[in-house]
Amino acid sequence: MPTEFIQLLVRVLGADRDPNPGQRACLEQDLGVPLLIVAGPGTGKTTVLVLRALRAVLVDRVPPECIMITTFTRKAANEIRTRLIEWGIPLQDSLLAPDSVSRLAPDYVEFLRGVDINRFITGTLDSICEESLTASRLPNERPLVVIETFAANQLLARRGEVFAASRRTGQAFADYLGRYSLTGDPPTTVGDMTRIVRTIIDRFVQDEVDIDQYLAPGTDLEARRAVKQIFDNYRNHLVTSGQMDFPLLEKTFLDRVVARNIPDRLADLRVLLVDEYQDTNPLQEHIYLELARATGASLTVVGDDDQSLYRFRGATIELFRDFVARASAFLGGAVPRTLYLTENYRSTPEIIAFFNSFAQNDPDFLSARIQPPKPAIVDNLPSNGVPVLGLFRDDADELAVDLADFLNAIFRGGGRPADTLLSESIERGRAGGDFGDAVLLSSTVSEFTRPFMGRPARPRLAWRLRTELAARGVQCFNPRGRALKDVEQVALMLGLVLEALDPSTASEPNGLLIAGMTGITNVARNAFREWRNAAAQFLATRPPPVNNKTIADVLVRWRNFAAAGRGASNEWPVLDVLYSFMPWVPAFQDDPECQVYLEAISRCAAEAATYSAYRALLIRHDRHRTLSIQAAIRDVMAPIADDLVEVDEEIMSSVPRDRFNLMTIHQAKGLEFPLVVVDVSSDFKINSPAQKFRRFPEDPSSVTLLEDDLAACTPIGQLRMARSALQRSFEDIVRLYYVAYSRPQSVLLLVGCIPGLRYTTQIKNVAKFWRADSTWPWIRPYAGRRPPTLANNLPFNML
DNA sequence: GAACAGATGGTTTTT
DNA sequence: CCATCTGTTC
Repeated sequence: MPTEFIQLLVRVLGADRDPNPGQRACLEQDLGVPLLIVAGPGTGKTTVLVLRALRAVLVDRVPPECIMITTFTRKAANEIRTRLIEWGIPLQDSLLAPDSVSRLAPDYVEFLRGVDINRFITGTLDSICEESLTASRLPNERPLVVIETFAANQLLARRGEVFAASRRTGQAFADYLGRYSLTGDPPTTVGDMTRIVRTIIDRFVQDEVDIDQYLAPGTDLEARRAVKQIFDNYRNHLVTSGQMDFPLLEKTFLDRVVARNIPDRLADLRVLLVDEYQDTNPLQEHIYLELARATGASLTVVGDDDQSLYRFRGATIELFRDFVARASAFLGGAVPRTLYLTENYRSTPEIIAFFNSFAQNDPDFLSARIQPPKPAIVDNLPSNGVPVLGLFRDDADELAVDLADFLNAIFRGGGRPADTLLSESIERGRAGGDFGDAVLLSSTVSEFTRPFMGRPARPRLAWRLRTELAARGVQCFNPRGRALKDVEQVALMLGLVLEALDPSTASEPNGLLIAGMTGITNVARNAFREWRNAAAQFLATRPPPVNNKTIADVLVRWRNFAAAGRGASNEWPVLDVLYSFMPWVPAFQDDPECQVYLEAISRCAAEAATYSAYRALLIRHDRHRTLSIQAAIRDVMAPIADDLVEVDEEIMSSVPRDRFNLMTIHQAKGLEFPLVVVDVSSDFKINSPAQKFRRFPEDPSSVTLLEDDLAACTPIGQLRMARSALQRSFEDIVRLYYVAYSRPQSVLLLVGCIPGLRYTTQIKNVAKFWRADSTWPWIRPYAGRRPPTLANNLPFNML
């Protein structure tokens, strides 16, 4: 039967879907045995997962609604859903075609006719937990509300009573938290304390920490008790108010499965397929194994230990590495089978050789990989004559200019001609090749450094590149590059809203109502002032009327409402104020980045509608008008001004093809692009200790320290201790750049600053193949008395 | 090779 | 603001 399935694939979906021997083995493997597929980058692991799901339907006669496929990001989940339908429907149609039906068993035909390909259960684990818990809610139960990160942190600070805890426990509390802060310094503000408490209590849940043991050691006992108290306060508030954060959502789901009170949708689960298993944390592993045990579902997991990037969310490679033993111990029954996928169909041989050598570069990294190491990735595509490239300049300014020229030549000019470096030219794809085929990957997408000691924020490569490309008529897409509050159009829009509801006066430049409010941070007040300035400057240009209305008319209308309660309606959603100014800020309708910003502002207002006193409404009634405006400022405007609201660029189903994309390496996981630019050192001009953690850590990261300190009170803990916290900090950087280097299909370009390439440089950098023992294979012995200027063993060609 | 003056840069990732 | 880097000079 599996053989016929594979023949069917090729016949219906074409030779492209003809699986190679490795993929074939994964598809043929019986569902009765748990399966671990170890699959390197570009080897078609998602394809195999989707086809294995379809095999379960078409060969094993499992209805799609009994098959669950989870993955790690919503983007990847959409991809899986699309492929299931794109391939599943033609396969079903082909089997049900008249000439085929006559050759099939009648009961099989009947089964096939009942199959609805749309009913596979797919999504991220969180989305499936949320949907299935919601769907199985009893009529007398409250609706389930999953809260956003920023709302959750506000609740943690207030309901967890972080301030009270810090008062009670004093310096011991701050010192304990300081161990897990970025700087190692004790936090001073409630906000900073809350952020650190958040990482600790999330780990309680994700690592299934035994709280009694957490409180057992003699050291930091007082501080640990305080953390536990905050955790209890916060948890109780969430539970009594019917709200959940992400960890609680998963925990609640697990508890139901453990109690064998499985949500209806999943009660008849027969096949469970998990993508990106290397990023699973102990809680999630528990969910998958418990679900498989409870339902008897067939379990298949796919992953690549070298691409595990989410340690900070509790992910730990040991769960993947030891899957066979762990699943076997938990489930009993047949011992899981391990299969490998090593044939890469994504990248050119040059690129594959590069990332293979990167993975094998540091002998110390070997013991972080699964043993025996999986076979090296094998290339299958022909060379395109383009070696791995490097573009390094003295500073980010120069780099931005030359990189913009390089990209512009390819996507707007005649391409980069062949020369001594390139045996073939680099050109955009013949059919519709555009900037959307390229991406800049870096560890952060932030376009500015943080302002420091009164010094303004400095632009990074991303901002300089945005400017240089704009000068060449090309726009970027990087909505997360700046804080929402700092974006020009957002500042203008929100400034207009403030001026409409709470106009600045000579005596109160930040508005009369705001002046009378407490609980607004200075950061927020400053932002409000900036926004008002942006609005004032815009108004001073006397924008032309739109549809016979002037912007001043709109402003006056709202001011009349705010001051005197004049207006057509008894209540207005605060967003209506914003929408009334839209005609004068057309970017909010046309520009994809601004659409993302608008969604974030709207989402903030929607959140406020659930908890704010006036539910983000402006009330005309005299007794409530001022209070409702102040509530809107406090609960909608202030969170944006405090930079607590995160943008969600995934609301854009597709970014326009003429935009140049900037992404973090984390975001690029699972994606591929024809041309990938990896920023390896645009921020690193000197060996500054402040940035060592991003390139060559000398101290363990706060995440690995927390792993160490919880090792004794979590079942997974001891397994992690096989490697030191510092070793684990290193391997995280190796994996990060391994993911970056394995994204491109045709061209990989490394960019950075020259100082880190000098023969005698002190700027060690794991991305540039430095090993943990401080040796650097990019330098070779030299002849003569003086060392060469640049490293003399570069694995790429310099542009 | 030491000692000094002037330049340099500033803390990430997220369902 | 301060630790560290880079270049110059003896």
